Amino acid sequence: MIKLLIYEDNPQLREGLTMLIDGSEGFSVQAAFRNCSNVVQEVTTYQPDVVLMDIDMPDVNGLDGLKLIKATKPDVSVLMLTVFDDHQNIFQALLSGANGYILKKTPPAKLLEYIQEASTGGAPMTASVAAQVLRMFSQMNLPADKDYNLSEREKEVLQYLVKGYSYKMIAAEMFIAMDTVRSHIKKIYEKLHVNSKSEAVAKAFRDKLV
Amino acid sequence: MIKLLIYEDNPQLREGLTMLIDGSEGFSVQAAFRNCSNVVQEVTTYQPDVVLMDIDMPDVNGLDGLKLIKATKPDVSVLMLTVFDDHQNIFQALLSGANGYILKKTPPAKLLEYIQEASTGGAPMTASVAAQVLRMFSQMNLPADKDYNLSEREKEVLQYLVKGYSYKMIAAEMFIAMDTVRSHIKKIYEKLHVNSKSEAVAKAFRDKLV
DNA sequence: GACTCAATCACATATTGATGTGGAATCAAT
DNA sequence: ATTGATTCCACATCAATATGTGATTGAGTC
Repeated sequence: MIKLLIYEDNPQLREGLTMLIDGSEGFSVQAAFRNCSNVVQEVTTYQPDVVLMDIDMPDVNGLDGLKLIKATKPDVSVLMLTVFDDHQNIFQALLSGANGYILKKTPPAKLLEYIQEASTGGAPMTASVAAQVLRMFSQMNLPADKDYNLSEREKEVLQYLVKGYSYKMIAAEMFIAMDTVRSHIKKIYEKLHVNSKSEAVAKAFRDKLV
Repeated sequence: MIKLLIYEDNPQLREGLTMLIDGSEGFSVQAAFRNCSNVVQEVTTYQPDVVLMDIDMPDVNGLDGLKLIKATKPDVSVLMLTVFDDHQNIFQALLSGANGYILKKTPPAKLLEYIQEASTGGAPMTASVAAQVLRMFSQMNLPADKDYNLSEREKEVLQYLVKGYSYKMIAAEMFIAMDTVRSHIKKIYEKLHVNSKSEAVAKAFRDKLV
């Protein structure tokens, strides 16, 4: 038996969901609320397996509700259930640890299936949402994986530069003469095609050499 | 009619998939190959809607195949179909722009449904994979959103520092005296709690001030 | 009106960084 | 055995940066 809590401000939809889910074999809706004002207490009291969470609610919205739940009981599976499938909301929800993100237009049969999935550790997502998630991923800043053929020693020096060490300090750290540090740095500049410390540091970050 | 290409080195599975899919209403398997050696040419020739791509194949593996396809025809939907659901492979595949990631143990009916989804721009994922994707998301390094109360002018100066401009150049760019640049920079150092240009640049990157 | 603060400029000085030129030892590969 | 890359050190010079102290203006606040 999967125990659920529902958060949804629209009375019709709240009732509808409750009836649908509670009326189905293996599902039990413990309670349904119109906002997240007492979400922490409610989750603690009812110990649900899955929470259906609307995003757009008065007072405390669904994203905050999600964060509150995850902060207190991270094992509760939270399914975001909303009409919006825009980037911003999806991203926020997933960053806050949502276990799934499905749209309200999802047909009842699918919805029950999704809840089932969520309760067993899955991550149900409406297809359009999943597609957006993947797009975010591939647009994520990749390691870039440039190389520049820096020698080991040169990489070391670069690390110190990034840390803001002066030539003198680097020399001390590496047990070599300051002039040697200089020549390493000169070589680094050549290889990175830059001509100042700041540019080298910037490039190190951009190309994930650090 | 959804046109497919299949890449799978195991002969039994390759034949099985081909029979299953090609035998289903609305699906047409154009060809099936045992590796990705000629993937670019094949995709160009057959113009498939969806590609089923195994990961672990001899010579050119599925991840490379995926990259090759996405480099030449990014609109082709590529479904990774594999026995592995480990972090590394999933991550690599999604970064390379995979349109879905499903496990070989997926039942036939689901598989067809997934292909259908993929062809219409969806992103089908096995539940366990979706869960991992979400976990990666919530573990992603957030912008951190520190502020440091830099004034507008100070932010400008910092941008130039990151670009590797000298004080003189910044002064010229901003139509102010070099001494003014200096005092801005001094203020920036105070606010960022650093005491050199390199550290300021590094901090700017770390805290996504750039 | 007094006060704060960001932004502006000035002068002085010490430290650090960049550039140039040159040499030398080690080691792997040809 | 020579070449090439890497690592190392030295001396010299000029440019850039850091630090300190101090001052003016204008916008906004109390």
